[in-house]
Amino acid sequence: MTVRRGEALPSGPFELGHRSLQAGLREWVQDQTGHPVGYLEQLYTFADRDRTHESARWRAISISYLGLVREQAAPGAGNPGWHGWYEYFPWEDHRKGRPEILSEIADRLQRWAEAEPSRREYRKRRVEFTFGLEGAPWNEELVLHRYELMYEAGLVAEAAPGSGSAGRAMFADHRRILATGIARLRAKIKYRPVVFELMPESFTLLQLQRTVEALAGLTLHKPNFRRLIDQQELIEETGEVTSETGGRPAKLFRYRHAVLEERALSGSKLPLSRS
Amino acid sequence: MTVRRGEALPSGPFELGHRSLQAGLREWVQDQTGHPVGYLEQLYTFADRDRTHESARWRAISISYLGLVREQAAPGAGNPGWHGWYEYFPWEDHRKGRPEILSEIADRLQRWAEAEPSRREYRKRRVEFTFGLEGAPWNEELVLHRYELMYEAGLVAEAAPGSGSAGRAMFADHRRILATGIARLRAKIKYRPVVFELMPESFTLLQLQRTVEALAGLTLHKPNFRRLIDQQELIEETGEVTSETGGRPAKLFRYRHAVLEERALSGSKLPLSRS
DNA sequence: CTCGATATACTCACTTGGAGTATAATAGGA
DNA sequence: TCCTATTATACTCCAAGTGAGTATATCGAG
Repeated sequence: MTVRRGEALPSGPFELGHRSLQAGLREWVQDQTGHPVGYLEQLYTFADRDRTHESARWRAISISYLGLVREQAAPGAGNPGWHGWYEYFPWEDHRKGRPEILSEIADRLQRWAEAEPSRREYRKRRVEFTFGLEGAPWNEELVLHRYELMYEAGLVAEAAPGSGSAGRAMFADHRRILATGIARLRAKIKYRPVVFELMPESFTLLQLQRTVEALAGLTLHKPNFRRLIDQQELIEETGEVTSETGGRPAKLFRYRHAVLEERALSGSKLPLSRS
Repeated sequence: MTVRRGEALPSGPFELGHRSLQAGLREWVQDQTGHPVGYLEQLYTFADRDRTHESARWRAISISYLGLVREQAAPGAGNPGWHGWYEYFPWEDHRKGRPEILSEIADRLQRWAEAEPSRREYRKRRVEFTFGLEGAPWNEELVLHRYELMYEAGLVAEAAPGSGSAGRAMFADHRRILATGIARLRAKIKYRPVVFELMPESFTLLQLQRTVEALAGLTLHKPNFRRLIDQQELIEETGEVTSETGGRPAKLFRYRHAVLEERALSGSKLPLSRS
């Protein structure tokens, strides 16, 4: 959920009137986007000089949060609007196989690695590991590592305006914050039932799977996904079915609001499929 | 590593002269404890009104970090000294079985749960889950949850001065920050090779195991621990042995500074032993 | 030389997780 | 009416991972 036509994330100053950081944040997001925020989790606090204004008189400290809401129309004040995050990170979407843009990125990164003789080997291995090249597996959690590496190599507009850049840029370091959020969320869905913060009241198993796939940027193995889900006993049938999905009607499920949200998805990983 | 005779964590204000949050922190810790800090990781940013000064004129924002160093004598300015963290959290050390103090804590928590009729069931389940009662397994990562629950129930001196309290208290909310750090570290050792930040140049496998056990507050299964370690290929033999351990001399190992620190301990959990 | 203590190596059974296949129920078109 | 495409649901298989136990090796002390 963005403001300024997709150029920035909702944000605002922390003021004395705010009861807490979270409370202040909720107010700002509500004002700017018209959305009440449900799930909220602190991400990271930035205060690097080079990432903010160059003034020597004051210093911005940015405290970033990850929030989850259900999609809905949003008549807020700041020109809010929904944007899929792969618009900003097209190389992160592997649901339809390896995206083509990755080849170009890999080429440019490898040229960048070759460019400095002294750190060549280190850079090359870092590129290969981070982007899953040369037989290394693609690790969907390294979103921030990949962005930072591309920033270093001057492949994103925030670092090198004008140069042929990958993905849509954002205001200031908002894209970096977004990368942090995606990375955190991709890691978290593996051991905490946060997906349900994004789901409507009732849903089919495939809808749930498609949501997880959208987050992870990967396709999952259907039978194993189902096995995993009902092992956890986190959802229950509503008793109703829907035929809106085409084909055989699907059972509808709802989230069993677990007594303890802290309850972990005991050591479960995602059931990936390599195909 | 504490200052003020074990009553506080090293801390200091962030100033305009500091290049970054991390750089400022390093300076402060070095000054107060005489220690250079190696590994550093941001923990959490607090700005709750009730946890800081009650003034309406200004507001403290505390940005906490987790740092790891190797033990050594420390002639710093702030009366620095080493303290085992189980001095502050005696209920967290399960290396010699369930600590006795847990029975008392459990009793008092259960009385607290019973005290409020409307939320009784919820509180009881929360206590059982968080402290591993009534057949629920002990989850060593819930350090912060346990501390917060005890805070709520008035079992720690920070919340209720004078009342029979468990563990040694600290200045302001420093014990809460420490709990956050322990929780983070206990979670992290399972998928990142951070233990080696605490180890000397060369060490035996049992020394490594004892270190992990001290962090996790649990005993590990020796053969499985060794199997896990050499699967990861993170360490290599130095070629030397030591007989300082008593019994058969043990081989010495060193950490193979992996080309990429980001390299995960691919999905490894700790080899726990239930005995 | 025996015993206690520590170090190291191997085996076994059970669970988990990736992958594939089979069957059921609907809509739409030949 | 029947066939087919499409989606939903259920079951099996196998290899790798993991908890647990046992056996052997090498030192010091008495």
